[in-house]
Amino acid sequence: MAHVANDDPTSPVQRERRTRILDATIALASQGGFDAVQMRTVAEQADVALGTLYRYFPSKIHLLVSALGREFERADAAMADNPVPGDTQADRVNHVLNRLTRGLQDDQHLTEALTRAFMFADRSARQEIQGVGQLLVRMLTRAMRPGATASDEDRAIARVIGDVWLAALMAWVNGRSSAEETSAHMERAVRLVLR
Amino acid sequence: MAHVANDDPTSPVQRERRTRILDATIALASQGGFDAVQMRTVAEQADVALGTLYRYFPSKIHLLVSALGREFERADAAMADNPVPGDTQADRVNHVLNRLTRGLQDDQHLTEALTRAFMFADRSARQEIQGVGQLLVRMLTRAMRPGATASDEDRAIARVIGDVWLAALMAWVNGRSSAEETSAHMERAVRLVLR
DNA sequence: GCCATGATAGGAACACGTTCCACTTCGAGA
DNA sequence: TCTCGAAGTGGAACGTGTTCCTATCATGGC
Repeated sequence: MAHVANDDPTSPVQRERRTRILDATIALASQGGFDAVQMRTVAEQADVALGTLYRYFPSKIHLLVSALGREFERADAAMADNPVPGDTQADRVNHVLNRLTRGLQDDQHLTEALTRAFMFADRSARQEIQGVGQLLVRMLTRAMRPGATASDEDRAIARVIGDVWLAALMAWVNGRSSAEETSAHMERAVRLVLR
Repeated sequence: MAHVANDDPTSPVQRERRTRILDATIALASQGGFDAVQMRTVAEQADVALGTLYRYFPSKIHLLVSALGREFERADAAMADNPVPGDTQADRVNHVLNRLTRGLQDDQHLTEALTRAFMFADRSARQEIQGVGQLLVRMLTRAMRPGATASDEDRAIARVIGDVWLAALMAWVNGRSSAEETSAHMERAVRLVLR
């Protein structure tokens, strides 16, 4: 107990297990959405015992929100490399949102699984949810002020836009609005808030 | 089949059963939140067989979203009677939101149950969700333009505000923001959109 | 090399949403 | 009043998320 041999409590083997689990989650979600992500199936496909899966992710919701977090981290890293095109704040923010939206709308099942998990999550997944929210705000504020640090006001605006984006995504996933309506709604919201 | 004796397919007894079921749902939700609303318990408390409960509401989600709809209808009716106070659009909209928010924040368990059900709902509950969304938009547009009919632009703005409100409510329910932060975030969003 | 300890495997068991079935009750039309 | 179909009852059964238990395995310290 007193001797900590390693700062990082996870060994390479464990990191690789975690990756396998998240990969299996994404694959199953892409294939059949939220319902297809069954804990027994994830465990089997990741070649891991059910108990081990639960040791890594304490619930299905944690698992799916963590998967969403990994996807967002990838998107964030990809967008951090080259600057967002566009002349105005609204243009750049819309570009980021369109990129995120398109990436998701190409895979409706995956989107449905990740969105619903995010929406359904309760306090126990607070940390994971907060991580996803911060990534979203980070991507949006970077589009608003490339290269500069964002003010509190900027972050509040980004959060509003993120809220609307999530709601719009949910409406799309639930078949209440088409892809066109969704992006129109988003652009209108961005135009309203960023002016 | 050819003879329809009654426009309304539900008898008074059935309406009363439906009311009992929704009452039991609200009571259980107030008491212990989403998890406490168990279908067997609802059926028992409403003095109805489990199969009958499922005949009235095809899933727990439908049940809870319908309960939310009934609450919103009540709020809508209550607010339709006397005009919303406030000099500007933003003032009146904030008033409506505060009223809705306070009504919900007084009962955190109920809010958690209804919000999470609304968020988790899938396409099969599309109709119920849409009803709730329309009620929210109706309450907001009435605050924006008392006595007048709302334009498409008005409705789009109201929808944006409704989106942010739901997201803020979710953040509050999940313990990611305090009641004060929630209302501050809401007021800021309204100020951004309505100017 | 050997041991202690934590991680993993394998699988049974439990809870709750959901489905199904056999039977009963109710109410409208002949 | 009788009959018939729809609605309701009571309860068994099933699926999937979650928990738990025991045996096995791997690893770091002696």
